[in-house]
Amino acid sequence: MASLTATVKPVPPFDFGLTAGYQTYFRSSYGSDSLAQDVYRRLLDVRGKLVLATVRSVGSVAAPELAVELQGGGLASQDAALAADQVAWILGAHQQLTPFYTLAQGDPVLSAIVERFNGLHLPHAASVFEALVLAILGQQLATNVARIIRTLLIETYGPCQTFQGETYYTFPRPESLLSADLEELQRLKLSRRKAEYIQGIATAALGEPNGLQALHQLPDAEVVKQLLQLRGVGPWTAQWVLIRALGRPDAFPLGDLALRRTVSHLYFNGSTLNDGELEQFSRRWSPWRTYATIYLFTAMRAGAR
DNA sequence: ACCCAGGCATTGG
DNA sequence: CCAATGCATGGG
Repeated sequence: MASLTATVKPVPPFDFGLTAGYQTYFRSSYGSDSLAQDVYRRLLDVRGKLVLATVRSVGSVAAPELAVELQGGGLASQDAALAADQVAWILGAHQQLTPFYTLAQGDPVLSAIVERFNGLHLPHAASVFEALVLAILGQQLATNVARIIRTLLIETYGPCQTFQGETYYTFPRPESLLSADLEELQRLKLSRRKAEYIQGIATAALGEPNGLQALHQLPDAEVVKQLLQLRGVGPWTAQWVLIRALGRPDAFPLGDLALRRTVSHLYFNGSTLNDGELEQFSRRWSPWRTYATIYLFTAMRAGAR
């Protein structure tokens, strides 16, 4: 089993524990991702080869540096380079937070939050397919219920490999989910409708020259227009894909119940806003509404209810 | 036994 | 064009 190392230098400020923790939902294991003893691990699917990435921080928030160990059968140096790029993408290492922090200075609520979570980058899904499936799976479900179903899906259909006695999974490939029976997916506690949606997404991922990854080339409005063609994808999911899969900085998931609650609580003393009012209010954070959303969610998860 | 939770599609007015 | 409803599960 070959093992290679690589270095990733994120754009400061970058808080490794906070960012990897966001990705694993501050749990030791979350589907294909794990974080324990300051070590983040993820099994990657690099052009069909399974590569385990083990990531440690060897720098600081102000001068960040990540040591990435890559293991896999028949691992060539170009595979390792691709894998390291995937790690950088997943951890949002290239994001420039400073302009957003500057904007946040003018917002008393947000300025306190960005100070508290200084260096939190927004993790990305490895693919548009993964982000879409996870978003649909989680629609309208409590996050802990969604986590159970997500884990079932990954451990049932995801490619896996064992390293040093530990088994790791990566996200299922579209082919695997497409060839599953609807009844089989329903046994994983998906509704029949969501099972159908997910197979539709898998079909889209396998189509075209580049499938859903082609969305990376399009502007936000065009991405949303195309995503809304897919059954199971509404405005909330489309915005979530802009955020989690495409790294667009100014998306805003209107209709998100938790977001509405958080904004109502933090800015309006609990009186609830409707979507129109929330959309209007969110303009104060443009062109960084994605980051505002993520930081507000993080504050909420940390207990700002 | 309810009701709700980080939505969406369908249906009926 | 807006309002109501079914869908899945698990926790309160």
